[in-house]
Amino acid sequence: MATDNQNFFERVYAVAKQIPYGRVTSYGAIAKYLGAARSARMVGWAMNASHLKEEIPAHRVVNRKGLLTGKHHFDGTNLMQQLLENEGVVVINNQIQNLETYFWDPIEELE
DNA sequence: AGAGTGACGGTTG
DNA sequence: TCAACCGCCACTC
Repeated sequence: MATDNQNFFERVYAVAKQIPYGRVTSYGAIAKYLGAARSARMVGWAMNASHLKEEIPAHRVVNRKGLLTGKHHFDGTNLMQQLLENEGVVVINNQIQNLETYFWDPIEELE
């Protein structure tokens, strides 16, 4: 194990932790920032393991359509939506409204 | 070794 | 935006 994949996990976590309050980003954006734009799935996969780390605001990470595809992985059924709404993000039917308004791109913000 | 799976994304129609 | 298809990479059986 101690391979690069572990490093990959840490990179994803590092970016996820930097997501500001009330902001959201997409798996592809993180993947691209990490230099693995073709592996957006790997970001989701890494996020799946992130549930072990409470410090990872995975609820702020959605797919490019702003759809809460990962809400199924949370404890409740609409926990993810509740968390986002709690941060001021309008979510209807598992979909973020005005996504571009809340969207946070690590490439532009961090770079 | 081969096949199936997945918190995705881009392209095409 | 939606539907369908493909590519991508790591994991599991």
